[in-house]
Amino acid sequence: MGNTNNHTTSRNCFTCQTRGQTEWCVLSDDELEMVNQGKSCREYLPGETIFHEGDPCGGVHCIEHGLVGIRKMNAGGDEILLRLSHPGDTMGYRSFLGGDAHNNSAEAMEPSVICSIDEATVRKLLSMNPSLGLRFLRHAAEDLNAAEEMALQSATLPVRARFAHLLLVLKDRYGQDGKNGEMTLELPLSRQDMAAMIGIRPESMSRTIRSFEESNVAHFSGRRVHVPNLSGLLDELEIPDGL
Amino acid sequence: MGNTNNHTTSRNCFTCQTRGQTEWCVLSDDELEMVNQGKSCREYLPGETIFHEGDPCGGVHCIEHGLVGIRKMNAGGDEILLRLSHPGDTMGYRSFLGGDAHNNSAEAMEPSVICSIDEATVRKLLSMNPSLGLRFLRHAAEDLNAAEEMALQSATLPVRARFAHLLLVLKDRYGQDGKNGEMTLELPLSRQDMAAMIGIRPESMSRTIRSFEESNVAHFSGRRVHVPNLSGLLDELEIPDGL
DNA sequence: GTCCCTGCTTGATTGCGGTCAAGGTGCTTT
DNA sequence: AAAGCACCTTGACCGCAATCAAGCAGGGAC
Repeated sequence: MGNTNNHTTSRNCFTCQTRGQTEWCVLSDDELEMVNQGKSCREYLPGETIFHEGDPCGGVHCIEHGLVGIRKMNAGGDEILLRLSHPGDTMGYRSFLGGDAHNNSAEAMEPSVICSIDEATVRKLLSMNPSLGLRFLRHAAEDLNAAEEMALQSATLPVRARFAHLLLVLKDRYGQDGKNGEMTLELPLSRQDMAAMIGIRPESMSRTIRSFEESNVAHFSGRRVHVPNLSGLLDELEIPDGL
Repeated sequence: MGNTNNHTTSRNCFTCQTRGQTEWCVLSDDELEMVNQGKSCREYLPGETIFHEGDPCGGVHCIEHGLVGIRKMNAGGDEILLRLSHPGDTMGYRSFLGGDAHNNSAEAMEPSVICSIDEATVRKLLSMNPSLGLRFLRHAAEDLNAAEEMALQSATLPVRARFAHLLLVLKDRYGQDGKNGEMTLELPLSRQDMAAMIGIRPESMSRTIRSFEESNVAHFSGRRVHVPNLSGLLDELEIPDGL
């Protein structure tokens, strides 16, 4: 805020704040310079689409700043929000590797700066520096974990439990612990996006929130969530009756 | 059948029939010889567990022969069948890379021969031959695709559509096309395993099957499925009313 | 100001799939 | 042959979440 705006400006990878946390941190200075040359950066406003499901995939996209939602929809038009991607995350590397079209879409959820690195450059880097591939592999492994966990949950747990789980996951990045198990969240998501994350309708999200209010599990005002006692949330995960 | 049985015999990677289709096909002869030394093989009977969720992960497992189901269960004891793994597939590479415990379990669904390759050998190979890592990366990418697809479906589609989709997926490997859109499947799965693949109860699977019979979408006898017309199956995918 | 639009909430109703309970079938064991 | 045991099917019932419909709250355009 209060800063000058850069549109389509060329950013510098060497001074990129997220560099230490990304897969690209394994690159040498020479290699990083290649990225610098081969990339193009752009700003996106909330709601703008970075790539669509089905688009040809001509490279990978690295988030310098902001927040991006990865969405996927089925033939009937129903959409779910698969995950959130943060500064330092690289998107689209998977379709890129398989040579496929994108199989999900990416949309800016906050004002974001995205650097796109073209295909030739990435291929060259992958062959030059094997560590880069291993870094991507580890990243893919984590995503796979999360996706399988999600599949399990939406198949077996009721909505209350799934929502409690979501809040606990979001806590890692957006939560702030208080004393005595208190916790406060400042979410980057609208209600309907939360609904899309656990695969339910906005109406059901609304009812679940009210239900959490009534049982004093969590209190919601706007995008701020207050959890009086973490153990209350944890209890929700184990509802499916005493095994 | 009618063959001699090998228990814990040492198999030879050079003559392994699946070699051409695996990630290991990128290895040189010297490297393959390392695998040969560093591995140990075992037979498993149907129902036997190869590794459990939570087990420490001391290497990777390669399927030489047979069929393996990858399962995952939640705290309440509900279990889903995430995917089937076939000869040539390597299992457990993901937990291996992250240094985590296994986060799902693997169980033989047919008599199977599994070769386990110890940690030190795999790490050495990964650093010697960068292509190996990229192969695993591509494999992970495919699994991720499937997992996200599954998450989307179980969140948005009714049981009939999910089951139809499952049959269509199984068609690729177990189906045989006839004339006029006819199709026959010889499934390797029990009904309850099919139920576990789409995250429903056996009773619901039973009812869905009957419903398919009644509407002449597919006919089931034991593990054999006959589909009189593929388009009937395809129609099921688009139920969620005309958008 | 009014209008419109999007996001959110609430209520009434429905129906899908889970649960519980009771058989049936085929295979192995003894 | 009888018993035991998976696996599967069927019926009756119920509850959760989707659906349909209406209304509210906030924000921007004009």
